[in-house]
This record gives sequence, C-alpha cells and structure tokens, in this order.
Amino acid sequence: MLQLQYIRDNKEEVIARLSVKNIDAKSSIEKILEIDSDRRKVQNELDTLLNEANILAKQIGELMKAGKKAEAEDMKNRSGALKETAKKLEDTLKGHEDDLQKTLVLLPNIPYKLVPKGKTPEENETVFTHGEIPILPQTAQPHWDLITKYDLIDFELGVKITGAGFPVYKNRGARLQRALINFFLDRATAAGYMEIQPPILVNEASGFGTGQLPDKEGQMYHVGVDNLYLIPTAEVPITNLYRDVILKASQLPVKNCGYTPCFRREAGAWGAHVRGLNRLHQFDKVEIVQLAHPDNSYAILEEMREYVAGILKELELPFRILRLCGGDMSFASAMTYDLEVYSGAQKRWLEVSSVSNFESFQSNRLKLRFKEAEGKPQLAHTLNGSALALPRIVAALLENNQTENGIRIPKALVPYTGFEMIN
RNA sequence: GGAGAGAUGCCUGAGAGGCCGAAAGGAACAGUUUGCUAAACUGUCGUACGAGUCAAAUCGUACCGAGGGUUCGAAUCCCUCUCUCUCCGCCA
Repeated sequence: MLQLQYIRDNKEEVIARLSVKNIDAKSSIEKILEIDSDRRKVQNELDTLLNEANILAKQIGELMKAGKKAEAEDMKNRSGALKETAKKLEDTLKGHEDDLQKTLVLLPNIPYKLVPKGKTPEENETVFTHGEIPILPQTAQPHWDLITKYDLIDFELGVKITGAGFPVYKNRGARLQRALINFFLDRATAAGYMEIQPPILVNEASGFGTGQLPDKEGQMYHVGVDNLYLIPTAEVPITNLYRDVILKASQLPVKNCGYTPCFRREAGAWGAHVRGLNRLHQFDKVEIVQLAHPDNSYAILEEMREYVAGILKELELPFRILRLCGGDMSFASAMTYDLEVYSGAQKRWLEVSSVSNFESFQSNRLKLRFKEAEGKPQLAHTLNGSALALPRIVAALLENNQTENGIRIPKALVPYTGFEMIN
C-alpha cells in the first residue's frame, strides 16, 4: 500500500510512474485525495467537538462535587447534544476511512526509476548472462522423460493421491530434493541469513500484510473451516513475523531465510509449457528475506541478486538475469529481477528466482517500522528472493547434465546427494 | 473436546467510575562520576491521526486484546468475539 502522505505530496509523479506499469491511476489518485481532504475536515470538526465534551464532563464532575445539581443538569443536556452530533461525525469519518483504505489498497506499487516501460515479458531487459547455452545431441530428452527413465518422480501417483500438479518424488529424485534444500539453506545461513521454519498455513492478516489478500486470494488454497491459507511462498509467513514491529535502526538489515513447501492454485494457468516440473501446485523453495533501511535497499537488492547468481554458478547452470518491465512486475514490487536458467532439451529459459524490492509497500500494510535513536518511527523496506525454487532447477539439471551414462550431479551438490551420477 | 483463570506500555506489574496515557520496578538510551569494568546518581523513555511550522516547539483527539453498550464522564461496569494460560481427555 502506498503511503498517503507521499501521494499527497507527489500527486503528478505518482500518476506518471504508475503509467510505467500501464496503470492509469489519475482518477483513483484524485478520488483518494478528495476523500482524504474530506476525512481531515471531518476529523477536525469531530476533535473540536469531543474536546468540548471532555471539558464539559470535567466541569460537570466539579459541579456535582460542589453540590450544584441544577447547573450540572443543564450542562448534561448540552453534553448530550454534543454527543449526538459527534456520533454522526464519527460515522462519516469511519466511512471516509474505509473508502480511503479500499481505494488505496487497490493501487499497485510505484516502479523504481530503473524499471523499463513495457507490457509483455518480451520487453523485460536482460542485464546479465552467464554460461554457454548447452548444445545437446539430437537424442537428448526433456526432463519428464528422464524422470521416467530413472524413476525419479511419479506424477501419476501424485494424481492418484491428490491431483495433477502434486508430484511424488522417489529414489534419487527424493534424495535430490533433500540435497538441494540443504545446499540452499547452508549457503543462505553462511551468507548471514538466519534460518526460520515458519508455519505453512497463515491467517488472513498475514495474507493481507504481504499483499496476497484481498486481491489475489484465487492463487492460494484456502482451508475453510479455520479460515487459513496455505502459503504460496515463505515470503508470507517470514515477512509477517515482523508485522506491527518497530525495530531499532541498528538492527537493520534483518536477514532471514527459510525452506517451505509452496502451494499455488494457478487457476486457469494450465495449458502449454506446463509439462513435467515446469509448473506445479506444490513445490519446494528456499526463500531469502531482508528488512532494510530505505537508504540502502537498492544496494541490498543487488546484493541479493548477486547471491542468487552465485548459487546458480555453483550449480553450473547457464542463466540470465532480467530486469522486469513495468507490465510484467507484480502488484507489490518496485523493482524485480528474474533469474532464468536455460533448460537444454526444452530449449527454454525457466524462471527459477524472482528477487524484488517492495520498498515500503508491504511494510505500510504490515506496520513494519524502524526507529533511529532520534526521531519518529519510519517504514522499513522489505525485499525477498527465491534462493531457490527447486522444480525448474531440477528440470535444468536433468536436461543439461544428461549423458549416455546417466545424469551428472554438479560438484557442489555431490556432498549433499552422496552420489555423482543418476543412472 | 470438557472445566476454570486471565489479556494494561519494550518486560514485570499496580490501578476497581472523574485527580489515569496510566503508579512502581526492570530493560533500553543520553549524561555525570570513574584509570577500565561494575556500581551509583540525573534525565529521557508509547503509537496513530488532525491542527500548527520551512522544520520544530506546541495544541487537540483516539488508543489499557477487538467490537458494541451503560454514563455528563470508562483501563475500571455490562454484552459479544478473539486469543493466552492452568487442569482433565486425546495424541506425533
């Protein structure tokens, strides 16, 4: 949620920058400012009225003590009248506040100045590439065939016990999952991220805090009886750890990481390009989260991007980094880098990580603030990134590393898998 | 799932219709003292919104789990909800 004060002070700039996300915000912004000015007017009236009532109440108390009952009665009547007017004003104020909130919550975050204008993924900007695109022999197989060949994952069994998009990992496929999770967590903790094991069901307030609710509830699985949501990413529980918290400036940056399964309904997203591990309802991911001082959150974004790139290098996967254009960015993000690995047999780039700076957009909803030694609390910046999402990493590893003798495990991973080849 | 107790500031904890935005202690921060550490002493020590200002100072309003109600006046009385704790049952 954007800060009201910022919109008030920078109306034209906000409209101009939202247009980079292809949003015409002129009318909503004007509506917001109008409601806001009404709201302030009403609050002013109400405060004056309540002030009178408070003074009156004190005087009545004193008159009662002094035994001047008749005078007190007279004042009681006046107080009663004040109260009635106050009640009406309170309702009006509440109405304005609700309207304001409703409109404000629907405005997406303002893109950072480096974000290119654009509507489709084709307009994303490639800022970095690493590694050679592998040229595989004609006989090279896509990962879904390799998975069957080496009996690593059983999709049909998943359908049987749950449904499509819920794979069952087996044998060295299961072991590879565990290896990757441990590898990712070890790297993250070594880089100073404190490991968290959060709940994977969250309440409504948490869903709201990170921006999944009220707008995108369709993407989450909902447990109706207890009104809880299965998390689509560890970002939700981990960032919400700091909801309603005021940190000391000296505690920044806060660095957390966590492994969780992630659940996505992906309603309507099924179709082409989703075979095998490309898109799932349940998958594993290690997430990194940072809470940063606004002065250096973009330096931290770069640091996080470098960190994820480093892991991909260790895994010996060719990858590229995209700076997402306005139209491809998420609702809450101010700037996002996508990291994509090249999957040799599918001959496609697969998104394996998304690293974003949300600036104060989430923290405004979360009331996540920090305080300098002097001065008022201010909103912290939140950032997060996948480091990494497993399924597409597995897909690329299988496809790129296939040989006649089996699939080669990258060196960095061997201590975790305990085997060098899948064969 | 059954029975009972409770929810007050960063923490502990008083407060039981007006003198309470809230005692006291602790923590934290700043200063004094000190060769250093410790101790002692002094001070500061909630948040939001509004008014005000270049910015402050300052002023107003609200907030004692949440939402309603009673009253001229509510942390305090009443109702509803949520959560926590204890005991019993069940259980990885």
